[in-house]
Amino acid sequence: MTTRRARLCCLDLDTFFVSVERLLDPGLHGVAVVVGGHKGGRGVVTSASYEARAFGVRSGMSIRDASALAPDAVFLPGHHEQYTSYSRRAREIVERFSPTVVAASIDEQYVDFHGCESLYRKAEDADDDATILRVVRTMTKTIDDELGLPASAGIATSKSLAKVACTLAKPRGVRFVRPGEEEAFLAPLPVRKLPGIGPVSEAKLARAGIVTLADLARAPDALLRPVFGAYTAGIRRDARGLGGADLGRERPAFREHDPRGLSLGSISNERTFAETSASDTASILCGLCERVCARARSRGVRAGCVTLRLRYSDFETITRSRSIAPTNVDVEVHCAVLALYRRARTRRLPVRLLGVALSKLSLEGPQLQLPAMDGGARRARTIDAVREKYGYDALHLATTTERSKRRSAS
DNA sequence: TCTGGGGTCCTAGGACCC
DNA sequence: TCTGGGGTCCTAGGACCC
Repeated sequence: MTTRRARLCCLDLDTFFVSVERLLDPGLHGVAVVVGGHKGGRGVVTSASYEARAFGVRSGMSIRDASALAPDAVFLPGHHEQYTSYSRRAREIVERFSPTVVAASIDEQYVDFHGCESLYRKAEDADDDATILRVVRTMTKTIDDELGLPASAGIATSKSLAKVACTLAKPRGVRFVRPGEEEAFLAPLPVRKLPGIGPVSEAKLARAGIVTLADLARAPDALLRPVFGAYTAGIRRDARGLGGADLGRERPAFREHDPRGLSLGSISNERTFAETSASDTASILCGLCERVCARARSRGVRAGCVTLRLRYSDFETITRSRSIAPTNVDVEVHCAVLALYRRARTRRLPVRLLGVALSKLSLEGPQLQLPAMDGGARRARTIDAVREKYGYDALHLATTTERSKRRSAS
């Protein structure tokens, strides 16, 4: 039997968006910063500095609530291109320390150090665990020194546990959970700390008297099955710190292509509106179709299924989807979306959100020469070429531009 | 916690085929 | 014509994550 070693590392950039904003504007250091929108405006908090958290601001909270809690905070809509760029640079640093890195999101990565001990061993290290701990500390310090981004890390025997350890290590901390100490480490924590348990499961568990991870680890299967379904066994393993040591797979958005032949994921775009003017829905849908199709073409995939998402002002949310002949051509997707919209829009209530998603993605295969394409595909490629040169908004389908004209006229 | 936007994965019912 | 069961795909909804 092989002994479990704590060699999986979860690395998370602390208050990532806020940290990047502080690099762009050093005057933001030491003050309460909230990223997600203008003060008092719509939207939700995507990142809050510790100074803002002191007032009770949390990510996911509406900007309006955050404005009430921390009226003197600096509110910023954010610079997403910058976040992407810094995320990539952080990853490049992590890859210097281990070849096995999986990005879980823009600010979170998992690193496998199995087999790296001899590479980094130093005489001063008490044992291999000490070696790995030292290397991870060096790694987070390098990210801070070179990019100016604070980071935290958790090191453990499983992915799930490394994640929990990382959360507890924040900010600017590194937490190492030794093999054998997993269950004791997790036992007193509230169930909500475990990845995969959200507010709904937390409430259901509480009703069954399950509050801590120790409770969860002991709970009979019959109690957990209705809450977690197929996840039951995995959740219980994770609650005892005995989860798997595999890193999971890279999110499709962070993958160049799909070497393992697994699902290519999905591509979606949605918009929530302040005021809902029904006359605009056609052009909004058109714009959404254009966007997802442009992304599909740039990723070299076609969609075999299109989904429309519609949310009424009372928050009732409806999805309608349809399988289609694989395509990434705007007009074909738009046509399917309009049919779905007619099916979905049964109530008179104002609409607050519209979304379009592409799924059942497949690789395009060898690129067709322009003359061999049909009209729609040819037009789409030409539009891509113009946008490549002059920017995304250089060209839109007629329905989309009419709306922006009307808006700028009013 | 009156709630954005990008995703992943699971469930469950019905259609359809053999 | 009726019956049953299994497999698979499609569709809609929902929980969760960052």
